[in-house]
Order: sequence, then C-alpha cells, then structure tokens
Amino acid sequence: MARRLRRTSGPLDLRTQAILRAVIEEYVTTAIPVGSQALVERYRLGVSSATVRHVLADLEASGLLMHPHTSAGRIPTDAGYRFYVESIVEAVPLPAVEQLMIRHQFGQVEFASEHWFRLAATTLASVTRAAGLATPAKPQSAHLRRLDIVTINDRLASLILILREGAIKQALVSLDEPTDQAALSEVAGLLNDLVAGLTATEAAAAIARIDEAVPHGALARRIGDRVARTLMDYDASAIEEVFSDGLLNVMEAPEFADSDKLRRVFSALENRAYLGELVVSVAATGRVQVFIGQENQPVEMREVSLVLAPYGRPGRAVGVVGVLGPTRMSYPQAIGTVRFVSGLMNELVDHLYA
Amino acid sequence: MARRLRRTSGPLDLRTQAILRAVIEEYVTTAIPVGSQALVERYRLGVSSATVRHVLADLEASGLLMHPHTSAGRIPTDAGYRFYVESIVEAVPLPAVEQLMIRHQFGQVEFASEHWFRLAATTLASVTRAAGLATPAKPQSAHLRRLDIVTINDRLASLILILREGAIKQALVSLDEPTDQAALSEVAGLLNDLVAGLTATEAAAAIARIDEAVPHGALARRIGDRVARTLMDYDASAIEEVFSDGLLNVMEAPEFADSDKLRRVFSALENRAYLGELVVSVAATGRVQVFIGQENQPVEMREVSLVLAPYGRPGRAVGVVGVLGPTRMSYPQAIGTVRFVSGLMNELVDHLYA
DNA sequence: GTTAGCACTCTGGCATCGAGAGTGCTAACC
DNA sequence: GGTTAGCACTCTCGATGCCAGAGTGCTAAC
Repeated sequence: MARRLRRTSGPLDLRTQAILRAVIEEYVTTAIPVGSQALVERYRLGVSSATVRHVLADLEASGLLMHPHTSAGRIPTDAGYRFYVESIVEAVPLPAVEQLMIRHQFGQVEFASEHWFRLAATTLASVTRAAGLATPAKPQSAHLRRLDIVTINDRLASLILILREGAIKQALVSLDEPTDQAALSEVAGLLNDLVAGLTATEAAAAIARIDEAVPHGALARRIGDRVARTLMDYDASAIEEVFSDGLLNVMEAPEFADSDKLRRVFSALENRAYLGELVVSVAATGRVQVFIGQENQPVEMREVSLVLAPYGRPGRAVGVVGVLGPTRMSYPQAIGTVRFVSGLMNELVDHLYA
Repeated sequence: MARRLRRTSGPLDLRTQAILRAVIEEYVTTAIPVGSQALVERYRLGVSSATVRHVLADLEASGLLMHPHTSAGRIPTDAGYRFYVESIVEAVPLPAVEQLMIRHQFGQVEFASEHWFRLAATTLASVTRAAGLATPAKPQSAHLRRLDIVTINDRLASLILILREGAIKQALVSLDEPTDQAALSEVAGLLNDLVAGLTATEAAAAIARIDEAVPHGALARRIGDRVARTLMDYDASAIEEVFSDGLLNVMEAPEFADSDKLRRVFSALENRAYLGELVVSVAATGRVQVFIGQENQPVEMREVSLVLAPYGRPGRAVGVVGVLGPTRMSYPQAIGTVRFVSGLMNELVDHLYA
C-alpha cells in the first residue's frame, strides 16, 4: 500500500526511466495506447507484466503517463514527453547519407539566397514527415546599402532600398508635382551620399538635416522621409514571413482522424501570429527549443509540438527553422534534423558574410 | 409513361428551370438534399409536391440533379450547377456598402503594390466565405529597367534587376577573381547602357556582342550572362506564386465533415501546380471563369469549384484573382465579387501605368 | 520486491429496430 | 394531357443492446 503512494515526484530510478522510454517510443510509432503486456513482449525489460503494471501506475501518479480510460494502455502526458526530451534521450543525428543528399539539394539552388529558407522548410518536412517551418534571416536593425528611385509616371515613383543584410525593400512614392527621371536620379545620388550605410534611426536624423533650400532639397526631404519610414517599418516588423511546407504530413497523423481535431490543427498551422512570436523568442535564445502540446498558449496549438532552432549571425541577421508535428512525434529525430538544418543554414549565411 | 422518358436534353421550360433554380439555391444554403415538400413549402411554385416530383424526376433524367439514395431529396450534379451558372442566373453585384469598405481597405495599404494581391485574396476570402486566391501581376516578357551590382565579399556579388513592370529580381554571382565595388559599379554602368529597356532575348543578344578586350569586358560578359539568364528564368516561370487566404472557410463546410474528404480538399488547396495551370489559362482568356467540380482534372479537386478572373494589362502584366470553394457554393455571389475585385485591381494597376 | 491469478471495467464493433423522410406509382380529377 | 391526392415502399439515421477483447488493479503467494 505504501508502494502505491511512494513517489509523486523526485528522480526516477533507471528501470522506471527505461519503462517510460519504452512506453513513449512504442506509442510514438504505433499511436496505440500501450499496455503492460505489449511492453514485456517487445522490450527486454526482464520483469513480468505485473511488475510493469506497478511501475506504470507510479508513472501515472507522477503525471508522466495517463489513461484514456480504465481498460486501455498508457499514453504519455505532455509532462512525460518533456521529461523524456529533457532527461532520457539524446538527439539522434541525421544519418550521413541524408546529410549528403540535403547538402546536394542546397547546392542545386546555386546562390539564390531567397530560396534557401523555403528549401529548408521543404527538406525538414520530407525528412521528419511533419510540417517544416522556416523564416528568412532578418536583421534586428537594417543598414541601408544603396537606394534607387525610378519613375513610374510623372507623379509616381518607385523607391528601391538595398539593405546591407541582403534584403530589398520597395515602396511607391507619390509626387506633389511632375518630376522626371533626371531629377529623381539626382535626388537618389544626393540621398545615397547622405544615408548609405546608416540604420533607420540614423537615416531619419540625417534626412531631418536636409536643407530644403538647395536644389531638389524639398523633394529629397520628402522622399528621404519615405526611405526612413520604410526602414523603420521593416525593423519594427517581426520576422513576418513564416514559410511552411508539408502541412499535409501532420494532417495525416491518426490522432487527427476526427475532422474537428483536424480543423483545429489546421487553424493552428495558420496561426501565424503565434508562430511569429515563438520565432522571435527562439531567435533570441540561440538554441534548439522544443514546445510540447499544452506548453503552447493558444488552445488550438495544444495538440501539436514544435522543434525550432535559430540560424544566422546574432546581431546581424537571424532566422528560424523547425518543424511542427503532432505531440506524438519522434523528438530525438526531429531535434537531430532541425539541428543539422540550422547548422547548414549557418554555413550558408556565413558564406555570405565571409 | 411517355412522360418519364420525355426529355433527356434540349431546352428546359420555364417552370422546370425555376424548380432547378429553387433546388440549387435551397441546397446551397442548407446543404441538405431537398425534397418536393420542402420546395413547395418554401418557394411559390403554384403546384403540388406531386407535380414537383415529376419535374424532379425529369431533371434527374437530364442529369442535372441526383439522388444520394432512394428516400433522400435531390442535390444538383456538376452539370446542374453548370447549367444554372450558364443559363439561369446572372452574377449578383457586390452591395455598394461592401464595395466601399473594400475600396477603403485598399486605400489603407497606400502604394504598396506588392501587398495588393495579398489583400485581394484576403478580401475575397472574407466576403465570399470561401478561400481567396490571388497571384501578383507578372509580365509575359519582362523588360529590364535598370540593374545594380553590389559586392558581398571579394568573390561574391549580388545582382539586382529592376524590371519595367515593377518587379525586382535578385541573384548572386560568384566571381572568378577578387573584385571591388568600384569595378562592379563600372560594370553595372556599362551593362545599364547596353541592356536597359531590353527583354531577356534582346539582352542576351546584346551581351553576346560585348568585346571582352575592353576594360572589364570579361567581367561584364560573365555578369551579363547571369543577367540574361535571370530574366529568362523569370519569363519562363509560370505565374508561380498563388497566394491564398481563408482556406479554413472551405474546410468548415459541412460536406467536409468527413476527415478523409477534408484531407483531400486540403491537398487540393496545396496543389499549386494545377492552380498555376488554371491561372495561366484564365490570364489568357480575359474573362471571369468558373470551374465546377468534375470539370477539374485532378481527382482531389473534383469536390471543389473555382471562380477566377484575370486583372492587369494584357501584353504587359497580368495576374489572377478568384475564389476556391465547395462545389456547393453561391456562384452568383462569387462571380459578382470576383468580378468586382478584379475590376478594382485593374484600376490600381492602371494607376501604375497611367 | 516480484509474480501469477482473477475479477472488474470500459471500448468498439455489430446487429437490431423504429421513426422519419421522400420517393414513385396509381388512379382520379380538371 | 397535365395535375393532384393517396399510399406502399425504400432507405437512412440514431438509439439500443450485446459481446469479445484488452488491460487494469488487487490479492495472495513466492
């Protein structure tokens, strides 16, 4: 009797850990609640099913496993997965063959940096059989490298900002009076001399000092304001674009056979706001991070897990890659894969700055 | 008896049309197979349910309606919807209030042309309660307006192509030998003089004529080749980017309560290849087009319908906007809304070229 | 501490059943 | 001839009950 109430927290002995591990790994592959019998049959535990049942009861008391109903096997709780990820297993590195294949694919999209993050998402999706996520690398504060102004018609011009960090931003400027390309080019030259290499705030300050009396001064001021504002908008925007691929993988998981659940997952996948939030926090920490089920704030995210890792150069440009899958996913494999892909992205970005 | 076999094709008399119309409109709103009784109760048909039953049997014989099972009401076939769209109803114009609201929203994203098509998709989704689709306007053959080359490191440069049609393309060029920004700027100047205003093929020809003996000639040739290739790639790419919003709307339709169907629809929504195909053909025709259920080639698309319309300037840049919804959708409303939004996009694009 | 044995509980699948909806046919009516 | 009332017939859908199977938790023995 003392036995049953023995442990509700504290360190788990090795046998208990082994059994928890077996339950999780069995459940991850089969998606069927696992019972004591299945456990002793498929894993060399060296004890009888009755003993296993005692341990299972302990694990349930500790909140690491649960019971869908009386006569069903155990399934891991979110806390169980968390403990497993935290204390029991190591990440499984991606097999060398797959590493080579992926490197090869990245080699194919020769020097099209805007495609890298998409490819990362696609790759993660196909390797982990979950949804792949990736954002482009975005600087904390962008530096203007160079700007161009091209006329569209005599009242409208297109402003093109090339950033030191590689991105390009475009904006339209409407003009108070008819202006030709020659005048715009002059203004562009003037602004380039003034603000090239500056951040948004620096540029705003420099532009505020433009003397409106000099030739094209007023126009330069007007366009300059737009430049500064565009830069600021870009800085202020979160890592907005979360690209995803392979959402279908997630939807095919048997736990989402119920169409209401399926819809919930899907709306989770479309919840870009929360993904953006996570991405920002992951980008800040610099490590692979795992968010399991209930640990996610939005209700519709409570049935999925995320494994995310940042890439890029802290202080210059950072992005995030990762996967989103059912809570019942193979964390060691997912972590290993995400780690590899973020490392690869690091190499690629380094190449740009080397 | 002759009566039952009376008509399997040919023009439908007005009463028969009215009944078909009633069946479709009732079914579109309720999603329940509609029987003769419901029809006489809710529509002023002026005849008894027995008569309606005769007409329904005729319509079924004509292939315009069908029976899920013996004791159920009728539902429209794809041919029924087609006939309805083709011969019975007119598009319902979007109410003036909504038109105003939408114009207002487009006014908000002041001059950010890259956002227009996204907003179009979002708008279509929220108004029609189906999925909104939109592609950016893409030229058949792009004209280079201006190019920039900026150095990344001494062996790597970024190539920026500004197109007359408004788009910007970027590519990385690796350099055989260390090259500084000054040299790159010179090359940029040289290439600008040579190829500004030209199409991909024209540019390729001009670049082939570069004398490698002149200062920076070899480099200009190398980078020029990359310019021409980037332009050609862009021309060759289909209207690649089909932006969508509100997919959740479609998934909430009761006909997709079954999770397998739901998955099928979703994979339909992700079938960008086919959407791209449709978009190209719609862009070519220049009218609102409706694709109903089985009329779509891919199997997973057989349970959805599309209403698409092109926008932009034929010969310069064209894009497509539209909606994707369950086959059981309100076509008159969808057509009216799509027509309005494509008209609005036309106005916006015209503004760019005026 | 471990194990065999066993009673107990709960699910999931299957068959049965009846109410309800809607049809198609027949025969009468205008 | 077209229209209608009446009616038998068919099929679905939800509720109900039942049974086999799985897995547990407890007890008592090792």
